[in-house]
Amino acid sequence: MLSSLTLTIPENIYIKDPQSSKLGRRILEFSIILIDKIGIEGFTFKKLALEIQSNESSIYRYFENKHMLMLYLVSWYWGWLEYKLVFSTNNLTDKKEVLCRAISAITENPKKDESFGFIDEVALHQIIIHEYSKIFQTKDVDEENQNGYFIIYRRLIDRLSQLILDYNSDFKFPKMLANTILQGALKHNFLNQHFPHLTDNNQQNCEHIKIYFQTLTFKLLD
Amino acid sequence: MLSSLTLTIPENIYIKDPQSSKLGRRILEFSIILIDKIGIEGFTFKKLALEIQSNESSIYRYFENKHMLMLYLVSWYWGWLEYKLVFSTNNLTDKKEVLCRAISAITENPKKDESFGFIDEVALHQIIIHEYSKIFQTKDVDEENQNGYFIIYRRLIDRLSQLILDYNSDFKFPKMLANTILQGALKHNFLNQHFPHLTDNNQQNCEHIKIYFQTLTFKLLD
DNA sequence: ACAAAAATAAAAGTATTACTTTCATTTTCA
DNA sequence: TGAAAATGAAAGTAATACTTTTATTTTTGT
Repeated sequence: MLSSLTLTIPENIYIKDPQSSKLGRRILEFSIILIDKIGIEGFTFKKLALEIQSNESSIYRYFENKHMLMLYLVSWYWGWLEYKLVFSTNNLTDKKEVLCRAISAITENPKKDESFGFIDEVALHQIIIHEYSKIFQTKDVDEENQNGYFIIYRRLIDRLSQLILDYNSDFKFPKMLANTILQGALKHNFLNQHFPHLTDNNQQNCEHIKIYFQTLTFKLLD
Repeated sequence: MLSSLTLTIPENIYIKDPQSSKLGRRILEFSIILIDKIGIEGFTFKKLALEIQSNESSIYRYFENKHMLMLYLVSWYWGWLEYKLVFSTNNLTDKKEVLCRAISAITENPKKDESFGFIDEVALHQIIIHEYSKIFQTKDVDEENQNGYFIIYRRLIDRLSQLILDYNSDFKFPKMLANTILQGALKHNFLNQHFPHLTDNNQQNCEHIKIYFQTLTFKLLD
């Protein structure tokens, strides 16, 4: 992966661009580690400030509140998935292979060493698995959607559903299937970690999630 | 529906059984209406007390906190779905029809008039659509799972995955498919309400969700 | 019908959270 | 080097999520 690449996040999500300063990057880097450790409920800007030897009020100069910080991290994650999807299907012509690899890119878990700058993707992936629903399941969804906070997710759905249509243009539910794969992969990771008896997994890894969604997709489309 | 039926909720979820007293039933009835109106984040026992002309401290004698109340409501919802599922497939012999109707029971939205006692199922369904993830996506999942708080959901998954296996005993992912249907139906309802451009729906109702999951299931299993 | 027990209500108190404000200090960079 | 911008320290505020105490009402057994 190209470590000099930067993902662009909608401007109105932050007050000051955290990728533009050292403190900002420390906020991103350590908020991921801290939220992964103690969960979004227990996480406060005060604790984060302590962790990075900075100050509560300084963090508030980057993000309005922890919800906006989470929105930033979630957008970053979707942007990163989009990048992985595009990168892994680039230059391929066979439509089945493209779709198959796209599903792999989405459902495979990040590895420790494929780090993208100062972001710990493994920890971020864990955060998304555990917290992503809370981000849009609020009373303010509609307003936040109007503000364009979820635009990267939308782009990802559009892209994946287009690959689905490229493969089978008669299929009636391309966007629903795209959502099923993207959100389902996260959900099944969660089940795998906390409710193993609610899954059909008998190995340690999450290979079965990839297989499941590939099987489902091609059974549906073929 | 039999209006004298009562759903049994695990005892350790509540301090005092809310179905056992008038105040308790008012707590359930109006918490559903209030949470639906203002969302779980804005909901407090103080506001609920005001609504039902009772007192904050009295509500705390029924539930330890609002999280436990939500756990109660979610359990009630899963229990109710289980009841609908069993009721709608009772006495049928054809396995395809059983599975098909089971999916209908799960993915069809409740109607105003099929009220079960003092519970407003339409409002409860809305709450579940908007809040159900928050209930188990916490740092305490594992502990709460140990306490048996999610037992009704487990029973529902077991039941649905058994119907899937009854129809096709070779299928390798019955539990994952059961989860996909149950949680996916809720998720797609949410998308339909707040992100219509992320769905493939061109009508007002949610028929397409049922059709989608039935198509998906039988394409996978046939 | 009545006393004891249980349930409920009212009010006040506490610790924490999620910020905001003000002002001082440090860093940046033109 | 000096002005502007960024950061830090500390104190303040309103709301939340409870807990506690005490008073009042309701229920229940006899």
